[in-house]
Amino acid sequence: MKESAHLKIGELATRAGVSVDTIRFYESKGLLSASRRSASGYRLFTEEDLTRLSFIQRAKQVGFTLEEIAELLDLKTHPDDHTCEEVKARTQVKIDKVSQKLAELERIHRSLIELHAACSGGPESAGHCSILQLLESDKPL
Amino acid sequence: MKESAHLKIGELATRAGVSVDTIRFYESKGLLSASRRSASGYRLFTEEDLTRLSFIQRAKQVGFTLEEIAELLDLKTHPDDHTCEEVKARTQVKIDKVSQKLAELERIHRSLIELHAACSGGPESAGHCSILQLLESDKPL
DNA sequence: CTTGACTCTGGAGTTAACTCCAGAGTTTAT
DNA sequence: ATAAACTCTGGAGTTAACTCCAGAGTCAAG
Repeated sequence: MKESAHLKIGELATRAGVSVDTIRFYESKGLLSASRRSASGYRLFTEEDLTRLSFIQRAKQVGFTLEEIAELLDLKTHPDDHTCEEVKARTQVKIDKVSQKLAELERIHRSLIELHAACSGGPESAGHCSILQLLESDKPL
Repeated sequence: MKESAHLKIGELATRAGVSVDTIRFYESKGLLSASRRSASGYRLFTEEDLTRLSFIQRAKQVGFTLEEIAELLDLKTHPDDHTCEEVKARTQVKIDKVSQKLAELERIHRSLIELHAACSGGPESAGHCSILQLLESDKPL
């Protein structure tokens, strides 16, 4: 097993591609917390925090709020505080939400693909192809 | 061809499930615009604006900003201002972005499904199942 | 042992996306 | 024909998610 040294906030920020302010902000919101502090009070993070940060970035990208992300992460952070029953119920709620987002994204994806295909790509006006026409013809809203 | 009566802002808002303020706000941002005004200056919308509004809602849900949504809608609003070439290039950029979001969502979806399945659902502690464990074991970040 | 880069806390400032007035005109139901 | 409900504009206020700053302590290199 490899022993990863603790990371200071600047190193974690660089590796995760976020600012140190963002990390402190996430900490204040309970999305993240330094496993320990150095003698002089510096936050010390682990590789797991890096995973956590990239999860946060990805979840944000697909439209989750920090509060929702905190709920997702909480399933890990304090697993002993929850029963399996509760986790199962809460994950189901999230699964439904993600499924809905997936359906919406797939619909937008299809429309864009169709629009892309409908367009000849030539130098003429694009007056004949449009997203909304496709969305409109796609009855099931 | 069916002739749909014009909608006043309140009717449009109710049918789209948003507030009248939101509609005026979207108008100010160029995402929407009343096709015409009544003699007394009331905005008059059409069924198409309803489609437009629900497109905006769905795109927002999956993490697009209003600015990005405006770009998408612009492909329709002023199609004659763009060449097919340009539309093809711009849709490709959006398709790539949507594809990336889809991949991220699918990954989160899989993790949640696994977490849900791993959990017995009983009244015992859920200490043994967690999202991050699944994300971590899922090497390809 | 000092200088520059890094970290700390607490708080103010910013941007996006609304949301809520106020004051005035308009439409509709009774 | 008048009150209730709706609309208008312009502008202020709110929330989420940062971002920046001041003043002070810490660490690493020369």
